[in-house]
Amino acid sequence: MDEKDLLHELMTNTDDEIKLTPKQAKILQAAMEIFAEKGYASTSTSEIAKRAGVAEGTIFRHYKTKKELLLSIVSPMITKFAIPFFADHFIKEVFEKKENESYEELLRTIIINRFNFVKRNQSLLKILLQEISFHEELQIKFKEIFIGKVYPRFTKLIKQYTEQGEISNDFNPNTVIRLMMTTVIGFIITRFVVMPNHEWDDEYEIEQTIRFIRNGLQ
Amino acid sequence: MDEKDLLHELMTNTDDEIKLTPKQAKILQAAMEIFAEKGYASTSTSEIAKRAGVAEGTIFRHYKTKKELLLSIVSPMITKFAIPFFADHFIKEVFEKKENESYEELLRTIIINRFNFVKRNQSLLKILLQEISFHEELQIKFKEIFIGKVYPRFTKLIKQYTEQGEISNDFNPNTVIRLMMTTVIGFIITRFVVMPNHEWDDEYEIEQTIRFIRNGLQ
Amino acid sequence: MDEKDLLHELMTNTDDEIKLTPKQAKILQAAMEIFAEKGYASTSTSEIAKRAGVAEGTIFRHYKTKKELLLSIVSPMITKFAIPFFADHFIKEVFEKKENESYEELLRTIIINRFNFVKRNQSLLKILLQEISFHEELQIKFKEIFIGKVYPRFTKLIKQYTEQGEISNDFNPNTVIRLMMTTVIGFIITRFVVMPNHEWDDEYEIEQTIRFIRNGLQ
Amino acid sequence: MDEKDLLHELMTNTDDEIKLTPKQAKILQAAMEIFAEKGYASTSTSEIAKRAGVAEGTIFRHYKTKKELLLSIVSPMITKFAIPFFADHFIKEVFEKKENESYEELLRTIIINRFNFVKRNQSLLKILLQEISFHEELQIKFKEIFIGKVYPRFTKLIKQYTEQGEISNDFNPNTVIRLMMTTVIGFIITRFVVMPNHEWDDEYEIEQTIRFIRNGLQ
DNA sequence: CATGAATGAGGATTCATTCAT
DNA sequence: TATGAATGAATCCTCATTCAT
Repeated sequence: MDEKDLLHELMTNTDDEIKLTPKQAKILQAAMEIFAEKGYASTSTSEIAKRAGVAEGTIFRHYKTKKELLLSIVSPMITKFAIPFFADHFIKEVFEKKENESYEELLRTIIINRFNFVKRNQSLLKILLQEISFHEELQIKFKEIFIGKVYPRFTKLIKQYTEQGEISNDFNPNTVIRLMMTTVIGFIITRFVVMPNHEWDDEYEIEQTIRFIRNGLQ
Repeated sequence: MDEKDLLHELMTNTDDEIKLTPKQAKILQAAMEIFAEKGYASTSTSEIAKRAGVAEGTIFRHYKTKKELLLSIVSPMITKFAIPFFADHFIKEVFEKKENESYEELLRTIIINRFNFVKRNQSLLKILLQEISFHEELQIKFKEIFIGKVYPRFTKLIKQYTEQGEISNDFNPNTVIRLMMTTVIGFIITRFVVMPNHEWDDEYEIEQTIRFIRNGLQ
Repeated sequence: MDEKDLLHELMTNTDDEIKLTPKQAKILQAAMEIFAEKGYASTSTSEIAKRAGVAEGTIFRHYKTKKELLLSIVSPMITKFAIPFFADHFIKEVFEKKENESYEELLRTIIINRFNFVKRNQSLLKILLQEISFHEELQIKFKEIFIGKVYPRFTKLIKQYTEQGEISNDFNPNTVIRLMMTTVIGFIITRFVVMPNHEWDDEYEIEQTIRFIRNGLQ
Repeated sequence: MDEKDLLHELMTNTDDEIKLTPKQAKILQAAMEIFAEKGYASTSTSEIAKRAGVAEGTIFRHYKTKKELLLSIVSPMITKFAIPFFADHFIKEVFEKKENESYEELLRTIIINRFNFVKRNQSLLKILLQEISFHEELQIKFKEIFIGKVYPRFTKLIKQYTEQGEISNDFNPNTVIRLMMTTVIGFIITRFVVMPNHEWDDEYEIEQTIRFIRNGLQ
């Protein structure tokens, strides 16, 4: 699972969804690259067409507007990023190994899993971060996913681990979620967006991050 | 110190620096608001002029280009945000109370101080976060300040506290800095950018954040 | 040859070169007219678009900048005006009749030929004269053609006629060229630019001009 | 007479005309320079003000419009250039030496005199040539001077020399005037506008030009 | 008399989108 | 289906001119 980047995935999903045509794929790929480089508003459809090797009109045959093109790139990213946190079949897949895993092990699995996901989709993360402030549709989708699905599941988990004494009950569960998520997401953003060219010892940083969270919440 | 927002500060500096004219102030204020709302690239100079109540030409009399307007808004933000971390006279002002302060107390002072700074300059932070990816000038300034000034000072402090045993020496100092900063900045961004309308118990969150960092680094 | 004006020529070249589209032709025609009337700098692209009956954007689809539009109008004029003076196949065409023509006859052929050329391209000449001072590209092209191609050929001819005794060898060849050219070009400019509305007896003026040069150089 | 350039002359005329203030002189000087370099339409009043070292408003205190500034620079040029050809007291001054001068000597005096005039006022000539097509006021003034004053005088002179046999009466007097003027003016323009940087042997060229005209008209 | 900030109309150019082929 | 020429509104910016100081 998850060995392909999102775009590649979109192209080859054959379950019963519609495959992307090769031209569509090229358009999405080109748009993604340029959006990440210069931002949505500063990217012209003509530039996308040129990089994709299609006529400008072709873009609008597949996507009614430039904005629809953006959304069809970024929307799936929101879902896919959050899926392991709420979709049962994914959760099982991710966490299949042990039943009563320690929460440190859970944390490790999550971090490594999402780390690799972002590694494969760095451009998408950049675009998501940059554009979410300006497009209500993205904000709505984000809230739907996070508040509606991820958050309740997390709350349950946190409470469970608090009861088991692995997390200090001095902390409000919401605060725990906040601290965990900013630490994990902050790490990933630092690693892939802020300083992608720094020489990172990924394994080391991941382990220290886990330790920091584990100790921090005690 | 720091009771005014950056804009107000720029306008009233009277030491012997140049004050902003009222029109200039209105332009900056308007630009800041709209940039924060819709992003730099999606903001038109005519809209800025309208909101500022000046003619469009007036903007270009004060700022040669739209980009210069952006930079004159965002550049000071970078410096001002970082100043307490490197300018001696600020450091003394901020940390004057005790000589051999515990690092928890230091952390508290820093967080509260920067928390209040951002509280007064939320729009500027939004703009900075959104635009820094797209404007090399901002990246350069950022590196200059953070790598050149803040980072060395932090490294020294971290090493000192590590020697004193307050921070575990299992951690690489760079990793310590990373974990501290993402936690603090992550908190501030969550508080003011991601969920500004959530009902926050600021004092509580600050204390828990401090505790999280203190424990996390042990 | 040369019965069409330059614009018409550009439009109908079918050898295997690219034809101008009708819209492009209309744009060129309109631009040429207005540039000649009011000068390049005082002509707005919106006015050109209006006269050409196209949208303003259409101009920029065909010519990246206003200046490129100017150059694509004026540049060919430089070459075409000078071509009979250096391109062998033109020279033959122009001077085919007699082998050892007297230089008076040569002069007559040249004057009549260029006279008719300018008659068909009066606007272009006006634009060329007005704009060449301000656009380096035109000056470079001009030097390339005149110094590189026309001048050497002329020098050879002059020397030849001087040896044959038809031109006094009291004159420096450069001075001969200068006197001939200012007289011919001066006539053409007076005829078509300075006083185009005067009632001219063209044949008479041409003959007198030839006589003036012939006698003048003896 | 005529040792100063036009501008200097305008500044110091004290007969009973109004002197230019120093600021006015600086404005005229600056305007003249930049108009010659880049053309009237491409010159901004702010640039003139900067080069003149005055405020932009000051220009408009002295010249109601930018165009008035142009005219006050170029208009006198037309008159001054033509004056020796029609103003009695100048004619006497110029031609004082001999009563029944040969027309070759007359030609020499005129050419040298106007040559030196233009030498001192090259920028003005450039501006005049470039702008006369676009400003009716200049054309009117030109016609007034040339058709009204210079032309009749010239006609008389030509007729006189034709009667004396110095000019062949095969030539129509108008044609004679045309040939003489294009040769003289063509020389001056070539010398000062087309190839000002060429190494000229002025005396030689003047003598050859005179010879060319004298022989040409026989 | 001189200044220069302010104006707003107008300029060249870009761009998302449409539509005939 | 794919194209790309055409569009015209919108953009950033310039500039001659005005006017309060």
